[in-house]
Amino acid sequence: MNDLTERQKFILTLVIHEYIRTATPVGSQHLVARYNLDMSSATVRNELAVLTERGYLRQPHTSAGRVPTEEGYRYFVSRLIQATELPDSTRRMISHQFYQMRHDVEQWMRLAASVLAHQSRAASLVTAPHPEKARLKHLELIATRGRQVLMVLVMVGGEIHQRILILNEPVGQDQLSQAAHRITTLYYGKDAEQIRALRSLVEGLEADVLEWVLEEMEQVDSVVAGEIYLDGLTNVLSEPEFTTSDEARRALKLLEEPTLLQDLLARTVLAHAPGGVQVLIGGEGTWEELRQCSMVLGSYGAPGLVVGTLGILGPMRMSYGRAISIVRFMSSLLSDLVSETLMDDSAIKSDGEVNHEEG
Amino acid sequence: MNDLTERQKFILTLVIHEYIRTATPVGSQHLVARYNLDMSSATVRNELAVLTERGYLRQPHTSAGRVPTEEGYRYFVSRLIQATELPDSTRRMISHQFYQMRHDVEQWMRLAASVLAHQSRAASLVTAPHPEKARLKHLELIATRGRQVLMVLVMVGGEIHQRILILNEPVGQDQLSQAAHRITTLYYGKDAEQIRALRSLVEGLEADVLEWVLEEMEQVDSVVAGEIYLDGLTNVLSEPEFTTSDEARRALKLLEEPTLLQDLLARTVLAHAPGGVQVLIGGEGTWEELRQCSMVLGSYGAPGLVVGTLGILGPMRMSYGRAISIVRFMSSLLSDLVSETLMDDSAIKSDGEVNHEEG
DNA sequence: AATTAGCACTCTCACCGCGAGAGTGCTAAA
DNA sequence: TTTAGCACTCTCGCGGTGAGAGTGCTAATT
Repeated sequence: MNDLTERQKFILTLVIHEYIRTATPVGSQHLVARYNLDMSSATVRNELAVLTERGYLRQPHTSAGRVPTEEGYRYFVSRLIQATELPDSTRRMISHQFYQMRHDVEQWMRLAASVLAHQSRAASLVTAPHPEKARLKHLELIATRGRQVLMVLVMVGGEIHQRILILNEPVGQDQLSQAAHRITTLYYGKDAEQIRALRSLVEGLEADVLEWVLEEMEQVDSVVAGEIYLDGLTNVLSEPEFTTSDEARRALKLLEEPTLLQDLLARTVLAHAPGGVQVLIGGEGTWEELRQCSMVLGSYGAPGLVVGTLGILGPMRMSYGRAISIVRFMSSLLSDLVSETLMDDSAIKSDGEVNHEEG
Repeated sequence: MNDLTERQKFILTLVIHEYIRTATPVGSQHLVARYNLDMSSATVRNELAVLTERGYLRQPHTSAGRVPTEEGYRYFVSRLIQATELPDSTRRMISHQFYQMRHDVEQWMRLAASVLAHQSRAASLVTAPHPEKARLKHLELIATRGRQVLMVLVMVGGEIHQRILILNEPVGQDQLSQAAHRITTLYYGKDAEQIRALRSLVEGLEADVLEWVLEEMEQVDSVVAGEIYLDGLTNVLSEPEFTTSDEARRALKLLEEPTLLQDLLARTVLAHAPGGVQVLIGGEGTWEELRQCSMVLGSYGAPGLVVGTLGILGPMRMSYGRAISIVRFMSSLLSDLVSETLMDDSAIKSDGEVNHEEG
C-alpha cells in the first residue's frame, strides 16, 4: 500500500480542518478559494478522487463535497496532526484554579470535568483516583446505637469508604476504638489478600470486624474505576450532527451507564501505558453507541498507587488537536496533584513492610 | 370566577389524558370516538370552546385540536387528578431492592434515582441526605507525611467530609489521635455556632485543628443540599417535544448546573413541609429553562436531622398521576430508610446536651 | 507527465402550488 | 340544551421545478 504524497496529505488535512469548521461537505473550489491554494480546483479534484479511492474521504452523494471517513480521521490523528499546545496563559490559569482548592479531591474532579468540557466544548468524563489494589491505611469504628457501628475505611491513596455494621451485641466506643486501632497497626499498608493470609492474628470482635473490612476491600478491588464525574453533556447536544436527537441519545446513554463506561475505560485506557492519550474514533467497530462519536481518553495517577481516567466525548467531527492537548495537559496536572498529595503513601511497598509512624 | 361544570372537568381530564398519550392536539370527534362518549362531537366542541375561553386549553392554529395550557395542567393537577397508587407488587419489589443493600447511602441514592427514572420514564434527581445544621459526631486525624494530615469529619446523620490539613510542624499520630479524641468528646453533637462559642476550651494543636473543623462545618451549612444524583437524562430526550434538541438542551443544562438546581430545590421543596409533593409546571414563570418541562418534587429525611430532595423532570405532557405516586412512595421509603439507620442520632438534641457513650 | 480550463452531467435542496383531511364555529332544527 | 349539517380555515404531505454546487472526463497547456 503506497503512502500518500505530501500534497495528498496536505489536502486531506485541509478537508478535515474545513469540515470540522463548517460541518458541511467540502468541495474543491471552496478549498482553493478559502486557503488561496496555488493550484486549480481541477488538481484538487484529482487528489480528492485519490483520497476517496483510498477510503479516507467519501461523498454523501454523487454531486456533493467530500466528508472524512473514520479511516480519514484515523490517518489524520495518527500521522498528520500537529500538536496544538495550550497557550501558556491558559495553562497557568487552569493550574492556578486547582492549586486554589488544595487537597480536595472531589473538587478537583469536578473542576477537571468542567475544564475539559469547557476547553473542548464537548462532554467530559473524569474518574476519581482509584487504587490499583486497595491497601489499608486506617480503620475507624464509630458507635452509633446499640449494635450499629459506622465503619470508616481509609485506603492508601486517600480513598474513603464507609459502611454501617450490625454487630451481634452492643459494644462500647472505647472497645471499638481499641479494636480499630489494633487492626490498623497490624494490617497497615496491606492489601486484601495479605490481610486474609494474616487474619488469624486477631480473634473475637476484631476478627468479626476484619471480615467486614475484607469484604469492603475486595469490593473496592473488583471495581476498575472510581466515581465518574461528567460535565458538558449539553455541549454535545448542540452539535449539528445531533439535531436528530436519536443519535445523541445513544451516546449519552453510554455515559449514563456506569458499567458500560467502566468497561470501555478498562479496555482502552487502563490497558495502555499511563500518560499516553488514546483516541477512539467512531466506536472503532466495538462500541455501537459511539458510531457517530469520538473519544479522547487519557489516564492519570501516582504510579503503582492510584490511577484515574479522564477524557472527552464529542462528535467525530471534533478538533482533535485541541482535544488531545487539553487531555494531555489535564492528565499531567492531575497526576502531579495526586502524586504531590499522596507522596508519603508511595513509600508504602505493596508488601506492607513499612513502619507506620506510630507513637 | 365560576367554576367548571362536572362535564367540563370531565372533558378537560379526557383531553389531558389523550394528549399525554398521543402528543398530538386532540379534537372533538376523536374524543367521542375513542371514549365512546354519549354525546355528540358538537356538544364536546362547545365545551372545548368554554375551556379554551377559560385558558385551560389552546389551539395551535385555527383548525387544529386542543392542547392543554400550563393553566390547564395546573387545574388538572390541583383539582382533578386522582391518585394512581403504585401496585403493591411494585412497591414490594422496590422496597426489597433497597433493603437488600442495607446501609449504603450512596447506593440508595443511585438506586432511588434509577427507580424514579425508570418508573416515570423521565429524568430523575435525588440529593443525598444533608444535615439541616451540621453537628459534629466524630473527628479523626490521620497522619500522612510530615505536616500533612488527613482530617475525617463525621457529622450527626452520617455525612462524612474529608480534607487534608497542612500543619505548621510535624505531629505524631498518637498526638493527633489524642487531639481528635479530645475534640470529639468536648464538642460531640454541637453545631458550628456552639463550637465557636466554646472554642476557648482547647488550645495549641487542638485549637488549630478546631479552626479547620469549624471552617468545614460552616461550609457544609452554607450548602443547601447534598450531592446530586441524576438518572434517566436520556429518557427526556426521546420525548417528541424534544426532537428539536434545543429545548432539551436548556432543560438538561439546568440539571447539570448544581448551583441553579440547588437554588430551585431550596426555593420550592425545602421551603415547604416535608412529605408533601410539589408540582412545578412549565417553570411557573420563574425558571425560563423549564418552559417546556414539569417537575414533580418531594423531600425526605429524618425530621430535624437530615433532609434530602428527590424528584423527576419530564415534559409538561407527563403522566402526573404516576409521577406523583412514585415520588411520594420513594419519598416515604427513603425517609424510613434514613430514619431507621440514624435513629440513634435523633436522640441528640441540638443543644448538644447528650452524653456520648464514651469509655 | 502533470496541471488546468471547459463542459456536460448529477444530485440535493429550497420553493411552490395543490388537494386531502381534520377540525372548527355557527346556525337551525330537534 | 343538544345535535345535525355545513361552510370555512389551516396544516401537512405530495410532486414538480429550477438554481446551485460539485463532480468526472476530455482536451489543451505548461
